[in-house]
Amino acid sequence: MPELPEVETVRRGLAPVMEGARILAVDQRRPNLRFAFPEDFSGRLEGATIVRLGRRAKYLLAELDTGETLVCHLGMSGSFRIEARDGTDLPGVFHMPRGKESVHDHVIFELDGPAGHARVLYNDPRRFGYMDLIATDLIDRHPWFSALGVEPVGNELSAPYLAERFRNKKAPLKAALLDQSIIAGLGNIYVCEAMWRSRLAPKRLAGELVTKAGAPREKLDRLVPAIRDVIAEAIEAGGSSLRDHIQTDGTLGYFQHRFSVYDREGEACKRAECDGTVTRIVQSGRSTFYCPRCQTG
DNA sequence: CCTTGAACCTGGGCGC
DNA sequence: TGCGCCCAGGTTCAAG
Repeated sequence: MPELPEVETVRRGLAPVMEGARILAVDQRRPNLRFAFPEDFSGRLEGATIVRLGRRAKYLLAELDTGETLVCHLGMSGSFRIEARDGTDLPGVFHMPRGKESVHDHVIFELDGPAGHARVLYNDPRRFGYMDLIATDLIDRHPWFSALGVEPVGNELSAPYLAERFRNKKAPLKAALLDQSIIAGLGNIYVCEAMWRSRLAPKRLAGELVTKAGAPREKLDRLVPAIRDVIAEAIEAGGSSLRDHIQTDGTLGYFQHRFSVYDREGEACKRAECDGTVTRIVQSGRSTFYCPRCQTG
């Protein structure tokens, strides 16, 4: 499911009930998701207090007062929802119909926090998500994190940085932008959208956005703000809600209505002066949506 | 290095 | 109504 804006939306929704909350109980309903849960998963969580709920790339990080951090990745179909004491869902973060049990509720956290008693449920039909407990001071050296690139929103993402990373790179731009070790948190939707915004061709080789001397070309200067803006706007909109993740209360996740190319195969290009048609191709086994008429840079 | 294809899973949509 | 096929927001691994 989730690219950075969706994970950030989940973080913001969970933070009010999780930050400062004590974990009363953890119901781990199966031995594994994508990977096996760590040894004594519930035992290491129960009794701990969540100091802070953070995010790095597409990872959710619940820092505990035990020196460990609960690390969650939502894979393709993972979601969290919050149930209040009376069993009804709170508005905010959920994708399931209100109050409905699911065989895909794999982990349930019982919390006692500033907002009172609440249950936080992790649901993941495809089980591509995963969780682990990692010593907080070792996270940066953990294999999942040590190679991650820069966050797309912030000062670290700059044309000179991308020029350095793209220089002499033979991979298509699409593949380079999905590479988490260059920019961390972009996924298929926002890569397509950023390339459309900057009028860049998905098949263009990443190295072609850089001069022989290693300086950013004008194409790269266009790309950087396109990435930053699309991610910032998507976070502002509460991310995108697709397919089984359609919001039921309409308060979150409406960026899908602002897609310019993603999932719009055969429809008209939205650029004012352009009469092109959005086309779908497959690159590295994944759909790329773009307008061949105006994305020629 | 780079690319492709497959693997991990379940479910929705579509054509017949 | 059912079946088979294709597709899906991610990551990782093998093989060419």
